Amino acid sequence: MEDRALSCLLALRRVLGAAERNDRALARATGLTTAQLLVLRIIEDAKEITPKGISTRAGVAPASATALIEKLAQLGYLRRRRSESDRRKYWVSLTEAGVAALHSAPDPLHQRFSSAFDTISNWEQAMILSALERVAALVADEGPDQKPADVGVHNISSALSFPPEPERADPQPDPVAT
Amino acid sequence: MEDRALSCLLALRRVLGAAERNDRALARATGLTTAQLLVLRIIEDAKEITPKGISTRAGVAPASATALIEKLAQLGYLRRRRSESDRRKYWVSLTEAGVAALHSAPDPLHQRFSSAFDTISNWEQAMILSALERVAALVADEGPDQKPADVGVHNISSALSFPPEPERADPQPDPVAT
DNA sequence: TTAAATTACTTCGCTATTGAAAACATTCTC
DNA sequence: GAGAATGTTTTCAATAGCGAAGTAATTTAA
Repeated sequence: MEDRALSCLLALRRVLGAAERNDRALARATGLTTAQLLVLRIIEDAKEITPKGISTRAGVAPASATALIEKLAQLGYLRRRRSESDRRKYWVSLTEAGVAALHSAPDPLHQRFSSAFDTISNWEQAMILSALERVAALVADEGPDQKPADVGVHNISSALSFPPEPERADPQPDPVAT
Repeated sequence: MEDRALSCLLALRRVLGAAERNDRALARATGLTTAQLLVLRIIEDAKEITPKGISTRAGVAPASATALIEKLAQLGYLRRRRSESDRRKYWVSLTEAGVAALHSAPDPLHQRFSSAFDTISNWEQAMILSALERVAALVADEGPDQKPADVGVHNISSALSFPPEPERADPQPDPVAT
C-alpha cells in the first residue's frame, strides 16, 4: 500500500515534469502562458464565467485570476461585462480574437493528451477523470476533516461533467471600465 | 467527450496547484521551500556536490541553484569549499544543522497524500494508480532531442530518488568567501 | 432600516524562478 | 606561451504567482 502511494507520487512527478517542459516551449512559441491558455479554454467551455469561476476551475488564487484576465483583456482576447444581478462580479467571454488565438495556439501537451485520450475506451476515460478528481481532492489543502471512505461508482458519474455554473441570466451588455 | 479531456487537464492543474500551495505552507511552517528541501536531500545523497550538479539533478536553472545554495548557506545548513583541481567550482556539503533540518523537516504533501490514500478502498487505490500511470504515459514527451531524464521537479519532490553523482575527488578543505 | 457578516474582486508587497549576459577559470590549438 | 573556445558560477532584470489587506456590493440579523 505504501508502495502504491509512492508510485502515485512518482507518476505525478512525471506528469509535472512534462507539463513544465511544455510550458516553456509554449511560452516561447506563442507568447501565451499555459495558465493564460487554460483560462481561454475555460472561458470558451463556459461561454461566460466570472473571475471566481475561473479561479476555482483553473486552481489559481483569485488574485492570479485578476491578473490573467487583465492580461488577456489587454491582448483583446476577452471582454467583460458587469453582472446586473450582482454588481460585485462580472462576466468574462471570448472575443473573436480570443477564439482565434485559442484555436491557433498549439499546446503540445494538451493536444497530445486530448488526442490520446480520445482513443481510449469510454469507461477508461471516465475512470481516469474520476481518479484525477479524486487525487485533486486528496491533495486539496482544506480542513483535516474530510470524508474519504465509502466512495463508489457514483463518484465517476459525478466526475463526468463540469458542475454547470448555476446562475445563468444577466443578458444586457454593460462594459466594465478598465 | 471533449469536456472529459478538458476536465482531466483541469483536475491535473488543481493537483499541481495544490502541490505548489503546499510548498508555500511548508515554507511558512519550516522556513524551507520544497526546492530547498530537495537540494538538501541531493547534497546528503551525494555527500559533496557542485552547484552545477545540484542544478542538473534538481532540474533547476544554474541561477536558481546559486540562489538556493546561498539561502541554505545563510541558514547555516551547508558549507562550501573551493575545488582545488578546478577553481571555478566549489563543493557543497551539509553541516550538522543541515542534516538535522533535513531529517526533521516533514513533507506535508507526501504525508497528507499518503495518509489520505491509505484510508480509501483498495480497489480505488488501484484504480487511481492505474489512471495516474496512464496519464503519465499519455503526457510523456519523449522528444527526439530532449533528454527528459530528471528534469523539472519543484513539487511532489518527496517521491524522488536521485541518480548517483559520477565525479568524486578533491579532498582538502578550502573555504569560500561569501 | 441599520449594522454586521459574507462574498467578489483588486491592489500591494513579496518570493521563487528564469534567461541572458558578465566574470573568471580551464583547456585546447597553434 | 597567446588567444580562442569552453565551462562554471554569479548578477541582473523580468515575470508569475501568492497571501493579506482593502474596497465594494450583497445578504443576514436585530
